[in-house]
Amino acid sequence: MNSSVLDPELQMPEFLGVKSLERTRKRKGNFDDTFSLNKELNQSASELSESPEGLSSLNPAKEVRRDDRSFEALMSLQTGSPSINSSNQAVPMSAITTTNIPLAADDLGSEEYLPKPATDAGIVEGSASTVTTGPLLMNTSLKKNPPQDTNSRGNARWTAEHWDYLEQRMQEFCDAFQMTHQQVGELLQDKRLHGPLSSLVKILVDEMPSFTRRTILRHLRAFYNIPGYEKYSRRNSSGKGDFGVQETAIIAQEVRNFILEQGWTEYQFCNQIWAGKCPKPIRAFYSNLYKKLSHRDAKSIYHHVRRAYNPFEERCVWSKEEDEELRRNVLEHGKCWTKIGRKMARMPNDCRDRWRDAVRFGDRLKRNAWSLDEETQLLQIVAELRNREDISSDINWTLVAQLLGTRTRLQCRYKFQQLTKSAPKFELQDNVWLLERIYDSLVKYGDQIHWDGIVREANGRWSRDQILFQFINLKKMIPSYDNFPLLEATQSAISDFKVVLSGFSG
DNA sequence: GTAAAAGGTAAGGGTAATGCACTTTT
DNA sequence: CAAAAGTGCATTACCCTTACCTTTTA
Repeated sequence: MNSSVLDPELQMPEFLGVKSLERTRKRKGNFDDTFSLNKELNQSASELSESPEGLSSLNPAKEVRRDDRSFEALMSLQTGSPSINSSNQAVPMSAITTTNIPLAADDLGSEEYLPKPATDAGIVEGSASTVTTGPLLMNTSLKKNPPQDTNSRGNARWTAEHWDYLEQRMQEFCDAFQMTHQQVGELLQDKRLHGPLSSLVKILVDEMPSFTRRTILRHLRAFYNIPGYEKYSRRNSSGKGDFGVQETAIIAQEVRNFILEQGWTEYQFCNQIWAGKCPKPIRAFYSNLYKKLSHRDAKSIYHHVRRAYNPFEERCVWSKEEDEELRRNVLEHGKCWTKIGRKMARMPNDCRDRWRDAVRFGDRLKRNAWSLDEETQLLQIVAELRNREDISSDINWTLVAQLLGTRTRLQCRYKFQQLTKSAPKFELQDNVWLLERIYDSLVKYGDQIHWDGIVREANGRWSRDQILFQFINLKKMIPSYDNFPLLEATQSAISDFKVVLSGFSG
C-alpha cells in the first residue's frame, strides 16, 4: 500500500486537486509545488501506514467531471463523439508532475514549437486606446477597500508544464474544430473572445485555479505571438534573470537523476541542501549542474536550486500569529534569518521579506492614498539621500521606507516614479492656473486641498501625482510658503507670477 | 601550507501576478 | 436588467544578484 502512495503517477492527480491541497496548505493548488507535495507524501507515508482510513481520505474516488464546461464536452460538441480516447489527448492538468516533464536536456536550443508568427498589430491590453469616456478620476481618490496585506491566492509561476499543457489543449482544440493555429491566432487578436474559443478559455481557467483568467489569457496570447504579449512568452535560457523553462527542466532532470543514484527522496534531498554544511554528494551535484548550465553564473544556479528545493512547509499567507512570532523572533535574535526560518518552518528569505515589507512597520503601514505631507517627506528623503556623498547614485528604497515609516520600499519607489514621471512642462501661466485652483479651494492647509477637482480640470494633461509634484516644487521655490498661511502665500505667489507674466507680454 | 574556488548568509534589488474598482460587453 | 469579461492602477508574492564572510579544494 505504501508503495502505491509513493508512486507519483498514481497519486499526483488526487493530490493536486485543489481541495485536497487546501487541507494542508494555505495556498491554493499550484502544481509547481510538486516537491512540496512529495514532502508531504514522504512525511505522511509513515503515519498513514498505521491509519488506513487516513489513507483513503487522501485518496478520494475519482470523479469524472461531466458538466458542459468540461473539455470533453466541448470537444464532442464539434466532433460528435468525445475525443477523450484520442491518442494525443492532453493529460489532465492535475495529473502533470515534475516526473513526466517531456523536455530533456538536449532540448535546449529548440524553439520551433510555436504555431506561427503573428503579424498584424492587435489590440494590446494596457494600450492607451480607452480614452472614450470622460476623465477617469476615481482611481486617484481614496480606495474604499485597500488590498489586504496578503493575497488569498498566492502567486503561482508559469512553468514548462503549463506551456506543454497549453500546447496540447490548443492542438486538441484545433483538431476538434478543424481550425488552424493561424486561425486561432487571429481570433486571439480580438480583445473579446467568442464561441468555442471562449468556452475553451473558461475551461482553462477552471483547470488552472492557481492563475487568474488574466494571466492565462496573457500566456495564451503570447503562445500565439500576439503583439504586445511578448513578455509573457516562453523564454529561452538567457543566462541572467529568471530561469527559463529549459533551465528549470534540466535542473529537475538532474535532481531526479541524483536522488535516484543516492536512493534519496526529494524531501531528503531538500533537507540535505539546507543542512547548513554541504555534504560531499551535494557538492558533486552542484559542480555537475554548473557544467550542464555553463551559460549561467554558478552562484545564480546555487541560489536558484536552494530556493526551488527547500524543505520548508509554508509559503505565501502569513497569519497574524505568525507575524507576531516573526516580530518576537527578530527582537530576540536579530536579523538571523536562517535561525528564524528554522524556528518558523519557512524559508529564511521569506522571513526577511515579510519583515522588511510588512511586519517591521506594524500598524503604521498605510495603504490608502498618500497625503501631501507624506509625499513631500518622501521627496525630501530621496533628495537628502542623493545628496549624501557616501551614498552612490542608486536610491536604497528600503532605507527610504525606513525613514518614512508609513510605507514599504515598493510603495515609496512606485510613488516616487509617479511623482517624477516626465510631464508636459508647466509654463508660467500653468503655474498661475494651478495656484489659482488651489486658492479657489479656500482651504487652510495643504492636506485639505481638493486635488481631484484640479486633476479633472487639468483634463488629462497632468496626472494627480505630477500636479502634486509641481505644487511641492513651487512651494520650495516660493519663500512665502514658509512664512504665511496657505491662502496668503498662494495669493502672493500668484501676483508674483503675474508680474513676471506681464513683464514678458509688455 | 597556500591561494583559489566554492559554500553559507544576509542585504540589495526588481518584476510577474494579483486585488480592487470601475467600464464594457454579452 | 444581471452577469461575465476587460482594464487601469497600486500592491503583493516571489524571485534574482551582490557583498562578505567561512570552508573546501587543488
